[in-house]
Amino acid sequence: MHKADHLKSAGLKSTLPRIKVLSLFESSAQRHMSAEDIYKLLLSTGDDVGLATVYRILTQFEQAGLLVRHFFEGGKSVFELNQGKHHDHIVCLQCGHVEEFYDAQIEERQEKAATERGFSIRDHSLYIYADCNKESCPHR
Amino acid sequence: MHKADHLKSAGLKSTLPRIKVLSLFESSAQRHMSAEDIYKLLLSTGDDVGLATVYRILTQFEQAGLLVRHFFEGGKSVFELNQGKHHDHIVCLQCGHVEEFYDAQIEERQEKAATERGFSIRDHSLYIYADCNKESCPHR
DNA sequence: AATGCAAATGATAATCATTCTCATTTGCGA
DNA sequence: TCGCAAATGAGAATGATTATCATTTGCATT
Repeated sequence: MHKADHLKSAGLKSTLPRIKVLSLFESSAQRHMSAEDIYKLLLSTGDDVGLATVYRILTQFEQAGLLVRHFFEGGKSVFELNQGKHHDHIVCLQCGHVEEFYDAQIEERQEKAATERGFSIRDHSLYIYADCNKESCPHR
Repeated sequence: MHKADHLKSAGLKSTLPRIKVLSLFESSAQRHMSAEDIYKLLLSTGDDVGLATVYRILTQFEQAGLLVRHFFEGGKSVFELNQGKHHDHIVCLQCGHVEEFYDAQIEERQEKAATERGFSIRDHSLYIYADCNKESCPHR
């Protein structure tokens, strides 16, 4: 029962819906999923969890540090497993494919930009929107 | 009537609501405004414009290149006059104060990150969320 | 300046994502 | 096994934005 322990160590009671959502993130092909995505995936496997519960769980997981929330263009929140290391994202505008990257120099310059202006950085988000140019990309 | 010409050269018919919205952006103290902000500002000066019309105009202005749209955290769109030169933003999480900055090195590294992965950049957005630490900041 | 009509507007309904409410169920310690 | 606080589910409510459609307006043409 490592899943239950995983939740408990995050300060969350081990309930069926929470285990299902966590399992989904650990097993799903797509790392980045919205509440709607998760809701529908669970429905499709018969593991019904109410939509409101999905939203609640995602927020709790985010606060517990298990998930990271992203605001991609389009206005909906997207989540991914928190694997500890911060990274930014390149999103394909054609097929939605997401790739992650990390650039120490960019991080550094951001810190500089903020402190130069007297700000204390709390968080930051960098999204590159592009065309992935892959053959697998349905558009083009 | 330079305002009317400004609109016409952008391919937009010169109407009263559009002129009011454009004027507001050119004269307002805050560069970054949401649809709601604009709607209320216009109401307060007696220049009534329907909320739906404000939304329509903002989208049109964005498409015409007169305005730039931003998706700050919180889910609502914020617009600013397009002054030609790209820049990124630091947003104060406490008071909402926004400052702009531009870092050539960051831009460069982004381009690199994308091309290295075979992507063609179309657009990108970088937001730094921070505490502004100013005395004028109501929170703290 | 008066006319005509496509484009624009305004009021309101509709939609989308998300949160809230509250009655019912469940995890888990005593 | 019991009891109860915490969690869940269904659906209502909210906030931002878009769609609908009848009315008004900009503007090119008489």
